[in-house]
Parts: sequence; C-alpha cells; structure tokens
Amino acid sequence: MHAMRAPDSHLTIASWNINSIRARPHLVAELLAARAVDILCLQETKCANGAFPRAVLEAAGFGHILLNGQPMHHGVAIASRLPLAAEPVMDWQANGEARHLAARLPNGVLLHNVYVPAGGDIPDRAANPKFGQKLDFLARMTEWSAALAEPAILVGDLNIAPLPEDVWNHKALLDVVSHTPVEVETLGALQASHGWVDLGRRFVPAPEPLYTWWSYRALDWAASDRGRRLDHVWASPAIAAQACAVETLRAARGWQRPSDHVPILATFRF
DNA sequence: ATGGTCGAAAGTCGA
Repeated sequence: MHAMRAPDSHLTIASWNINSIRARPHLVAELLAARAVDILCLQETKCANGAFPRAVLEAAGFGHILLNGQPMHHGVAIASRLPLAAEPVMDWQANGEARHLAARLPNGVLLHNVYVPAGGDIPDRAANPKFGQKLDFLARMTEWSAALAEPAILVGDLNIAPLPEDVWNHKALLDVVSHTPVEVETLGALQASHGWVDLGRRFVPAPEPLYTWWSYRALDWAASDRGRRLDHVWASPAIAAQACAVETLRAARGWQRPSDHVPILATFRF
C-alpha cells in the first residue's frame, strides 16, 4: 500500500466564457455540481458589478468573489471557495473595458483572468480597427508579461486558436479571425515572453483535436464539430510542474441554453 | 450560397 495525498492538497481552477452570467446562472450551478471546482474564473459576464448574481455562487460555497464588470459588454469575475486577495487590475487598451482580474490565492500563487478582444470579422487593421485593437492588446499584455516578477497562472478566453489542431479545418480558417498567422504569431510572442506553459496541450498534445468553442450558428454543433480552442490555461514553468490534470468539458456545450464556450479545468498539486 | 444564432437592448452591434 502506498501513501496517498490528501484531497485538500489539490486545487482545481476552472475558466469559462459564460456569455452573460445573468442569462446563464443555471450553467454555473450545473458546473459546480458536476465537478469539484475550487476557483471559477468567468469571462463575458456582461453585467455591472452591482447586478452580478452573487447568490448562485454563494449557494455553491463560493463566497469569495472578485468582480470587474461593466454594463452590457465584456466583464470578468473570479469566485472561490477559498479566500482571495485582490491584485491590481490591468487595462491594456487604456479604454476602460473590463477584461482582466487578478487574485492572490491563500498559498501565495497569483491568478490572472483575461478576456482578450475578439477582433471583429475582417483580419486587417486598416479595414477593421477591432483587429488592430486585438493585436495591440496582446502586444501590451506581452510587455506586462515579460516584466512579471513571480510565477503565476493565467487563464481565460484568449480568442486565438494557435495550433492547426486547435480548429476544425486549419486551411479553411487561415483567414478567419482567431486563427490567422499574425494572431498566432502575436499569441506566441506573449507565451514566449514569460515561458508560459500551455496546460491544455500539455495534457492533450497535438495532433489530437481540442476545442473549447462551437458557434451558435451551426445547425448541429456536435455533428459538424466545427470547433476552435479559444480558451486556455497557462502557467509559469514552476507552477506547470505542479499541474496534474486538465479537462475541457465538452458536454457543457449541450447543456440547456448553453454558452458557446465550454469550461476548461486545471488541477494542481499545491 | 457571406448565411446561420446568441445577448443586451430597444437601434443594431458585437461575438
């Protein structure tokens, strides 16, 4: 008989673009009932802080909640079973959009929750300012990342599927925003700036297809399976060494009134 | 085939 670690030595962090928390509190409850999550990072909450439905999280034991929301668009949140200490919030576009939250966990680890701009439909700066704003957001984030002084975990909707196997058809999506070469290169520079380890791909290596998002516009998302891996969990090398599992919860795309994104869960031995 | 579906909001716009 060999020794086993106590359950409380494991910590599971989930990241999920919920596409409006007020429209989908039932999904949060379903996730927290289905999986042993300790910390839940949400993106696209789409509500002001005062309108955030805290009760659904508190009822599930997530009494520690950090919010960076705004009316209508964007918005991020971190909800936790464990106490969190708020850390400075970044505004990489300097335009007030709520796209970042940071928290220090009880064990001292820093957690960053990010919602990268989608970038519009046309992959050209001149024709589509949103595309340039997306690249600029990532460039400023890269400067920040390069200067980080301590190990961290970075999760969120990065709105880029970097690998050929991160999309349902690499060639067909080369000129589709989220998978263009310039976006992949820009995300690669961000990753390299800190040596971030892509935990999704550490546990499901390419060329296995891996997706976290399926369009609402598909007649049958599961049958066509035209997905993209837009949601990520990254960690500094020292923290990545403590990761023991990653799961993308594909089934959540089929839940009632689903988000178009599914949760990605990472478990660490801390 | 330039569609198709969502949410927020009450116009369309962004995703």
